[in-house]
Formats: sequence, C-alpha cells, structure tokens
Amino acid sequence: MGRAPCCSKVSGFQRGAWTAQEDTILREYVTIHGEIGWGTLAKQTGLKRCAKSCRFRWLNYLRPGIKRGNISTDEEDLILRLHALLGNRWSLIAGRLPGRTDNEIKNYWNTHLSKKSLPQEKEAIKSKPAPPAGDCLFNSNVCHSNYMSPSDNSNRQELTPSDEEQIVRTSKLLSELMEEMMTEDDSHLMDLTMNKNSAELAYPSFDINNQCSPRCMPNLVDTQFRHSAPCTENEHYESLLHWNGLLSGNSDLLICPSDSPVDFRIQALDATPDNYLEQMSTENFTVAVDAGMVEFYKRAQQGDWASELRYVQT
DNA sequence: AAGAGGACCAACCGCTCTTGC
DNA sequence: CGCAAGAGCGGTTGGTCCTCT
Repeated sequence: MGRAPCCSKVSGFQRGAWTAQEDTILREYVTIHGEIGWGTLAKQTGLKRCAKSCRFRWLNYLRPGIKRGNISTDEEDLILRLHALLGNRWSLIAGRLPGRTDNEIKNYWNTHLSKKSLPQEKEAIKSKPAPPAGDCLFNSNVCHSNYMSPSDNSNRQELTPSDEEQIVRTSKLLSELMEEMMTEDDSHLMDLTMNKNSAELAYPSFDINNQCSPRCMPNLVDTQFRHSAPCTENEHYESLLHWNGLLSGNSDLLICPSDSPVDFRIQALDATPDNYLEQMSTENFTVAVDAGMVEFYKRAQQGDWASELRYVQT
C-alpha cells in the first residue's frame, strides 16, 4: 500500500488555478485516452500538473454533464436529507444528484447547509430523543415526531402533501442506496436475522406485478436494518432498537393500518440480546415502523404511489 | 473611499483502498 | 505475499470576491 507522491513535493509541477489552455490540453487527452492513466498524462502532454490535480480538474469541472452553481431547493433538500442519513459521505451523496460533484456538495454543505441543519437538529433533540442518524428510515421531523402505540391511534399525525412527498422521496432514496450498497457478502446476514424462506413467503420482496406493495415493506425494513447493522449479534440487536427509535426506553411499537390486506400489524418487541434472533426467525417476528411509514403503507395499499414504487425493482 | 472581516469555492493534502506485478 | 503505483475520498487551505462599517 504505497502512497502517491504529493504534487507539492514533486519538482516541476505547477499548482493553483487552471488556465484555459491547460483545460484544453486535459480535455483533449481524456477525449482520446479516456479517464485513465492520469500519471502518464503529464509526460505525454507536457502539462505541468500532477496526476491527482489532473484527475480532480477533470472530474469536478471538465467532465461532460457537470452542473455548476445554482443548487435548487429540491437539490438542497435532498442534500440535507442524505446528509442526515449518510453523514459526510460526499461521494455517495453526490451520486444521488446528477451532474453534481462531491467537492461541490461538500463546499455547499460547509458554506450553506451546515448552518441550516444545526437548528433543525437541535429542535429534533429537544422535542424527542431520535434514533441515531443513518439508523432511521425517515429523518424528517414528521416521521420522528409521532411514534404510535398499538393501543392508541389517536395521536396519529395528519400528513400534509409536503410530508407525503418527503416520505416518498426518502423511501425511494433509501431503496436506491440499499441496492447500491448490497453486496454478495451481505447474503449471509439474512440467515442471521430470520428464516429466509418463511420470511419470503410471508413478506415477498415484490408483489405479483413486480412492484413494491405494503406486503413488501417489512423486507425493506429488514434490508435497511441488515445493511446498517454492525457484525456482532449484540450490536445487531442494538442497531435494530436504535433504528426503530426504541432505545429511549419507550418500547411501544407501532401499528399498521387495520384494513391492511396482510396482517403485519406491529407487535410488541419482546426481544433481548439473548433471544432476539430466535424471535426474528419465527413467523411472528416483529417489525417496527414509525408513523410516517404506517402512512406510507396505507397510501401504497391504495395504489396511489404504485408508479413511485417501481424503483425498487430497477 | 478604503480597509477589515467574512463568505465562498477551487484546489491541495493526506490518508486508505485497489490493483497489478 | 509484499510492494508500488493508481484511484478515490474527506478534510483543509488559501486566494478572491463581497459586504459592512
């Protein structure tokens, strides 16, 4: 594992802002040779820039399709949401914003959004102990604000159209991320969490039309859980509880719509680190969701969002 | 009008991971 | 298996522009 020499320590390399002429040379080189061989670029073109500098300039400014400036409110919203979900994973965040680069998003965050996010985070902490960022499916305020008890639906929060939009977008985003992060090595985790066959029968990943339906949601829950979970069983368990916002001591779980075609009503999670694997492997295993997700099920069940859900398969 | 301070952002730095020999 | 080079990522720096006094 060697380390590439730093440009500043290699004599003859130029630093600082790129000139139009340098850009032209770089652009022509990449057009002919593709985005490879940054190290030989300087030798072949006479450009006095190190490999890293060339790569950076191309990826962030010269590459076709790069959007510069004017970050829209939608993009800003997405960045905030993704950052809450992923933290400073700028390249991952950038991957969800076509035409934007990790560097631009990082800069934008540091100069604009980091200030914006602070009051929101403080408010969230004040109003309710929230699950840790990255462990909760929904990070918007509406989703954190109302955990519903199985015995009491009276505190269900009415969702505004804007909230609904947020839920759809966040869910879509999460599924895309899950898919992106899924690797072959993850498959063994399925055995750790539950009996795969019985789970698939009870909660297929896709319905008959190859769309995600309310029946599928527990699988999405579990998928997200598995991918955000650490390796040890104890951590796995704690992650589950964290993810469902249960570590605050309130173990009341949530309930799905009673008119659901499939009974995946939420039951009390009566699991401990010692027995939760066993619980998860039975047909009565428990899935906890928050109010936003319940609303999501309901809407999806009505078929309103069918087109929004096709992403799960693609 | 001028200068001090802040905001912005392009670019660099240092590190880890991947790949090829 | 170990090493070196390349690639990629997130943190940081520093130059330029803008705003306020």
